[in-house]
Amino acid sequence: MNDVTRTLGTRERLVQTTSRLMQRQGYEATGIKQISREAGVALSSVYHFFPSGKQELAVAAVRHADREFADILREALAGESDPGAAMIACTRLLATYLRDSDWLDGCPITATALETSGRVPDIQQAAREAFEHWRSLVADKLRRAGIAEQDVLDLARTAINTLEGAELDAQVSHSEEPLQIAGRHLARLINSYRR
Amino acid sequence: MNDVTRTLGTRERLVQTTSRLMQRQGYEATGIKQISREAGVALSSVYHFFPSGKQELAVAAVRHADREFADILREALAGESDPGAAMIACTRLLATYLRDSDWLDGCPITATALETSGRVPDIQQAAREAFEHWRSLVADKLRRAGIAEQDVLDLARTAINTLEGAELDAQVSHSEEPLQIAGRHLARLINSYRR
DNA sequence: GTCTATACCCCGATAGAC
DNA sequence: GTCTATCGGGGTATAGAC
Repeated sequence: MNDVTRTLGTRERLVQTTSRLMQRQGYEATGIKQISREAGVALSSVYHFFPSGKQELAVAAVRHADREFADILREALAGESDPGAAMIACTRLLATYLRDSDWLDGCPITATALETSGRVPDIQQAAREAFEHWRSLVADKLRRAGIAEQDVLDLARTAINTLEGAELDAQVSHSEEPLQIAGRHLARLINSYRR
Repeated sequence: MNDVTRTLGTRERLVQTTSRLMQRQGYEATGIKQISREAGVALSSVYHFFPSGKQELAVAAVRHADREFADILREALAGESDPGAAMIACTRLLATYLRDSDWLDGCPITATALETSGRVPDIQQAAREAFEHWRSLVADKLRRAGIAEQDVLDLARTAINTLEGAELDAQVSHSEEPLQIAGRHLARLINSYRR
């Protein structure tokens, strides 16, 4: 039990706990019993709120992580007017989360998405929607900064993907450097498209 | 049983089968029994060759994937003299593997590395070494193409990381487009560093 | 909605004959 | 080195009282 245990409703606690555990361990290694224990919820209650079990709970957790990271990303992007500087701000934020969690808290959905690839369509769909959502936030930022419309979607896609790859590298390397480098390179790439 | 079953020694068959299964399912979802069955090897033989069990086998599988992908990468890079064109050749190759496997065969070690993050140091170490190895191949290519030494290592790092992120996106999206876009952007970024 | 108890299955790992 | 058999535990999921 932690502070989350007391302030939220049972369903919310389950989703949030599942999201955090799957971020760190992935889908298969995260058990329903572990979730119910850490959320301070009876096992039977899990099946009360999510009758079809683990997959349904995982989908809710991925959607939760989608919204949560979107909020973080939106705020980081809004803090800088220049879009290149905004990407660097994003890498700083990701690096901080990683370091402060002893290199455990990377992208909240990547492990789950990869493990269930081709096997659990509902989870795949939720992951697809999350990436699409995050891309759209970067695209908005680029558009408002005056990047030509024909470049916006492609740049946003590479920006999110480079963040994903650099975050994975940082997590495995226990180093903020891959993210710092990615920030500089993304800023340079975006600047090369400015008119 | 498949063709791999007959042409290789028992140990090699185990490692190769494990590598393929963990590429698609990750570490936790891949069971020792499944491995021994698909490799056509008795369960007890797994423990004969890998006395300390699943973790030891997984480390060997990650090292195998390291060497295997390094061979592929080296060949793709050697096929083009221009380093930007070489990166585009890499994205084409990754896209082909993904499409031809129904979007199942992405990076052979990412899922395993993420799932065991902070929990299985031996696997983490093997994954770290693999990424480092792949980066060094790209760095060689950039160096030979005359990129300034102070830019080589950083560019190689972002190149591998962007490939990783774009491959993840392609796998989740069931589309070659993220990789095509990444190839174009990486070529542009590298060209901006040419002297 | 939450409690306790449990069915049923598959996991990693091992034993001992051959 | 490979065979069959099995152990102990934990997995998901369910039943039925309250």
